[in-house]
Amino acid sequence: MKKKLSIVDIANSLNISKTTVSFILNGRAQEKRISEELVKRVLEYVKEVGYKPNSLAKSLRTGKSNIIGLLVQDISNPFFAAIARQIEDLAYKNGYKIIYSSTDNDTQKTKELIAMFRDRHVDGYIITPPDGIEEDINDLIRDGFPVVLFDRYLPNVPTDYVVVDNLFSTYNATQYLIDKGHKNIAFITYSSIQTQMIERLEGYEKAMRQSKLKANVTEIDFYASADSIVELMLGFFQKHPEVDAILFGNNHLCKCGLKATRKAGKRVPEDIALIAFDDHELFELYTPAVTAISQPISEIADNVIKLLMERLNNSADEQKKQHVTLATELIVRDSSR
Amino acid sequence: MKKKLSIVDIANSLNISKTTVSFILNGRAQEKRISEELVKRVLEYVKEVGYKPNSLAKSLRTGKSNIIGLLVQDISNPFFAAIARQIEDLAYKNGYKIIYSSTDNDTQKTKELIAMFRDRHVDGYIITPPDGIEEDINDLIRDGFPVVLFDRYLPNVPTDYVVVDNLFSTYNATQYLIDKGHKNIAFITYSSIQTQMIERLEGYEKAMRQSKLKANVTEIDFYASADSIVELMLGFFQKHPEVDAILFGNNHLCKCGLKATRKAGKRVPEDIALIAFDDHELFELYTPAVTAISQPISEIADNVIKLLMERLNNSADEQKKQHVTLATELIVRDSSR
DNA sequence: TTTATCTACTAAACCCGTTTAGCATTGATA
DNA sequence: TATCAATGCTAAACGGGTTTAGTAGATAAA
Repeated sequence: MKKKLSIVDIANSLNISKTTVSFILNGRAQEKRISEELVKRVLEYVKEVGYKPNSLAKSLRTGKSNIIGLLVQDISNPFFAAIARQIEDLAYKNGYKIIYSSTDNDTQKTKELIAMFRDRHVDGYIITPPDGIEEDINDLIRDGFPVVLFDRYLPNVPTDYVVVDNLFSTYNATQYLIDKGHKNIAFITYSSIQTQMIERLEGYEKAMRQSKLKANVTEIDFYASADSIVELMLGFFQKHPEVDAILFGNNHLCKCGLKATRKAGKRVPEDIALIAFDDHELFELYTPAVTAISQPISEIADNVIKLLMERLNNSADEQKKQHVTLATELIVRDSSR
Repeated sequence: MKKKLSIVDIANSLNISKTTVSFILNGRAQEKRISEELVKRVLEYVKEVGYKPNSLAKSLRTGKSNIIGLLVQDISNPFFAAIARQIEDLAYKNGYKIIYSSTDNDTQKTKELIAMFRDRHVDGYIITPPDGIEEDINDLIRDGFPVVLFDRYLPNVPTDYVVVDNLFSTYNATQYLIDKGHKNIAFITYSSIQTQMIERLEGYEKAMRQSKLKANVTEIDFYASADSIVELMLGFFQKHPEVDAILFGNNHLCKCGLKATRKAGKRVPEDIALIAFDDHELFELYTPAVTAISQPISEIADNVIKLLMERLNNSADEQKKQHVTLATELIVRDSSR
């Protein structure tokens, strides 16, 4: 292994001080009145020998790592994978690398991950926060780290976030089902105090209330296995034969719902109409194709990075936090016609 | 922001030298004959004030970053997302963090990413290598970095890798179709010189040859869009009405194949049987459910991490590279009955 | 002629750990 | 009583950059 060159090697080879080399490489030559001739000589030599500054040493001194910590709920969920993918691309374009991890919605794990990220001196944080993490995130903010939340937010945490209009999305989807003549519309969701889930519930309830229909809400434990969710839904069908449409709180629940309707021998949409929150490749290909509330993945990623970059460049007002709410799209397919 | 404590602060508070603190915190107290009483005092104080060593400074001095660079083809592909997820978990359990990125099978991008990882001083690399990256990876190996490849390998690169038995997998799947009485079995794959794709082709050809059946192979450009692949397949159906079964080279091609059969009005499996390489949630839920060659995701991740950890701990024979080949499972579903 | 200012650089401190080399002190051995 | 080893700890160097404070020499202003 050929030994890596250091800035001292460069300085010695050119018989100048390493300070000068550092200034030149950091574009501070003019400011520091280094002659153009020397600047040229140094840059040429550096290029010739392929010298690259040690980024650890740089980080140690400057306190900046050019790394962004990304905490998503679950990288193997296609929705989060797609967003992570976009965020990654955009971050690289802005000269930042990503360290990522999945929280599993596990508060303790998330606490440890945040501690690990701090330890690694990441410059900024992008997080889909689980419950109970308010304090840790407030600590980050208090200590001056840029934090952008997405998918959901924390009411008591003053920071930037990017979410979608969950309330209107489910309101609109429910209203669509009502307009189609459905009367017994159920909402199956996770039992969760996270903002996005609460708003989805509220949107559904609002539409039902406005049409004087009786709401029918089932809340499922977040940590329930897919199999047990299917069982639960089969029981639901038995108990509620009158239900003629279901709105699901997220894509995973809808997937379980598809298995359950199939097992129960229910015809979709003749016996029961279905709508999912979050679109998914599966929903497009499934027979019948499943109507879904589609979130604008690219826009979410764009806005997350934009907000974070503004903070990192200090171009955003320190006090004023930005809250971006994006629209979703109801993609109507066969499961609700 | 409360100032972060440094090792000097700890040493001063306890009126001892920072060397002693360092030895104690790194578990070298016995070796360095630090008295048990002092060890206890230091550990208690450190815990009390919550001191955490600056990992950058540590990395700078020791040359170890405790970061693993993970390069997958595409993190938004469920197969890679699932493996990345497992690798991440296992890496954390071993005290390592992951920096990841998607290569898009793009050689230039991958070169840049490897350079970036080197710059970040990652301790080891896990890579699904694209074509043309042999030299860069050989450089890594020459310079002493542990590198583990997976999903495919590079014949001219002497390093550890974890793959599945691609040849047997497609041989077996093809044989299964032959046993079912199919005579005109097509193989639709990507045009690729990557080992996994070549072996999948060979397995198919071997089975066809053994049964004296005529092979029918279509190679599709890797960068073709989903829509154009569907178009291409529709053309294929027109040109080859005799084909009564298709084996797909990967999950994405099969997804396109499902769209195409549907558009062409072909009944599955009556008109045409289908088998995918890589299982996928969709294949289980699709009507009819799709037969798939399932890769052992957990085992792949386990083995990748195991090999890498052996290298990182120097417990592996420097010269002898390990090649792990895992079995797949043919999950028979309705699409091929 | 003296003082001030500018130009073109540089020495040394600093970031925060780890590691090397070594120094008192005590007890044991010759 | 001199020599040696073990004990318990530490000063200083090091890793590789950035930043602060400053210097020597040339020119301009008073």
